Amino acid sequence: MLDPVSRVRRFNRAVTSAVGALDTSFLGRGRPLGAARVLNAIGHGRSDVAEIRDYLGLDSGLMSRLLRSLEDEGLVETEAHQDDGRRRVATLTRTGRREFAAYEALSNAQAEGFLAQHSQAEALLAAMDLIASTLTRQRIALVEMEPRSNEARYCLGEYYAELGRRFKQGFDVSLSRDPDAKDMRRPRGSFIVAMSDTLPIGCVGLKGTDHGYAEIKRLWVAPAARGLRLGRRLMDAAEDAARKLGIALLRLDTNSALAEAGQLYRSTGWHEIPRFNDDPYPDLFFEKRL
Amino acid sequence: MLDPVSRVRRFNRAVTSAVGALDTSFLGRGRPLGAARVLNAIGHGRSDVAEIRDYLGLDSGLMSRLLRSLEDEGLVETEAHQDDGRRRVATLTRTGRREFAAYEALSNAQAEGFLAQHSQAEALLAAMDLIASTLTRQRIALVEMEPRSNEARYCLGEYYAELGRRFKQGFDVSLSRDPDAKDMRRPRGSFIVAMSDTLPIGCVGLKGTDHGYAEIKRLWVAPAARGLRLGRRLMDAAEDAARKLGIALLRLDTNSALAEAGQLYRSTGWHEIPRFNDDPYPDLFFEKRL
DNA sequence: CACGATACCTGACTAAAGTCAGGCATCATG
DNA sequence: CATGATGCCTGACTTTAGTCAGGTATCGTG
Repeated sequence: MLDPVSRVRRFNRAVTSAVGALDTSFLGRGRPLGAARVLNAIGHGRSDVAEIRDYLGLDSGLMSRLLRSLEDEGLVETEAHQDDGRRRVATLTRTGRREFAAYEALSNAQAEGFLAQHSQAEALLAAMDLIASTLTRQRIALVEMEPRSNEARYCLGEYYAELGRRFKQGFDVSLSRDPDAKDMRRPRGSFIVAMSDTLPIGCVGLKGTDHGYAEIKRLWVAPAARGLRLGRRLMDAAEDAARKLGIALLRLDTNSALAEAGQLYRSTGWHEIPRFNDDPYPDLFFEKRL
Repeated sequence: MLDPVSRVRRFNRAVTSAVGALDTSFLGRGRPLGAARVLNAIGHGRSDVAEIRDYLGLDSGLMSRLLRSLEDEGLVETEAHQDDGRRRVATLTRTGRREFAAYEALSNAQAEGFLAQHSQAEALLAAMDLIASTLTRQRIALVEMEPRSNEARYCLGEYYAELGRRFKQGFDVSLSRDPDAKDMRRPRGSFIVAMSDTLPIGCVGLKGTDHGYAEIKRLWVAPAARGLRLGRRLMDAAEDAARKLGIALLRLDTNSALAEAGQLYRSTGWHEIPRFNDDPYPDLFFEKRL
């Protein structure tokens, strides 16, 4: 009764029998599912028709008809794309925005209702994050981002908080060598964020220096995304970025308290070198030639 | 981007867009979803036509047609109910059982594949258990069971294992006063298991004594079911059982390391009393008059 | 500016799911 | 044993989703 497979299948049963209950917000407003999905996709900022079609996995003919029906309802308007007259762009009308808001309210109410069932909401949320990340694993996108963007700053904040928890002496950014944003921006470096849907779940920085090498900084993977080998993917992406920038030598520093990171480095071609900076936190130093 | 509601909604999106992927076993054998669901319901032991209809939420006309199509395929046979000629009972033919086994194999393979995606399967499973329990919360059944049943023994095993982890000195059943099974069986006592679907997720024992009171023993809630206020439900059920057996006074012993249990007792009408036994593990003793 | 590629649209079709009214045995009850 | 209720079945219908083969306007390229 308790082998892993039957546990997974129990979860599947629970979820499939509850998908209705999980998110019936697409129903309940007298509109077929397909049309509701398109309306909500537009409401969430997807305007390009091809993009919506792709996101929802719809046939081009079907997509066309769904758009027409939303237009007939007066919820959506389409116009030609600015740069390319073949492409079409859909936007919500005023009525459409109202209708979208109604869907959002329904969906939020439902989510709150679900959370209220449980007295330890944080544990429930963590479990949901973990499963969502696993399910959408194929769709985790590594995106180069401005190091001062909201997403990047969120990741860094979580990263610092985690160091604070894991280092015996805590962690104070101001004591560490906080990399300058411009060193993690082209052409000197790069900053890459792993996005699952709209949620940042990991990051890595490539920091240019003037000493003939670049440094890997701020490698972080959200707790809910651990086990998906995302750290490795982020490192690969950082190395790719370095190659593209013509960087031949990489260095990084880390702390032996972060065991899984050290293990990752060792297993991917990095080798330990002597200390190469005076940052107080790291006690392990690595190098890799590309 | 990180408020609880949007995390729940992210989970919903991930799950709904993956339900297909979660369990496509219903597809892939060249049979429409409806027919496959009926076949699998019968395979899982639901034979009464009305029961299947109810379980799957089908219209009686549609159900009839689906059954006919399965009969035409030679997978299912129906006959009149023994006691009521109006009702019909469906059973799988030999071919039907083979086909059902194929669906089961697909479903198992898919579950295994999903687990393989993740390098920390245990964390993933724990998260799935937690969510499945929350989703099926309304359907958690408290069932009086034989204390030597598989379900009861599984719960007790988990309970002892948890005590071993939480007591500094560990836990050895043989040193504790292990209640005799016959004391937790009518008419002297009771043993109640909380079942979610087919999974035991909690238990409590009511142990009769010859000293004018009964004891509450072995209150346990699976980690995946914590936060659902199941401990309270189990205690209520145990007290109900005691009342029905004419027991007017309850006692229990516990350990201060189990803080949440102590809190539960204090908040539900129990009050602390002096030690009433010489068991080495407990250090807190409670009594409640019914 | 010819030409193939691209983005979207339309018409014609199918499959699946579901609804509804009515019909026929069978059952429980007075 | 007449009568209404129950359980299932059948026929006729609708809605939704989806497929596929063209068709038209626009784009990028030589």
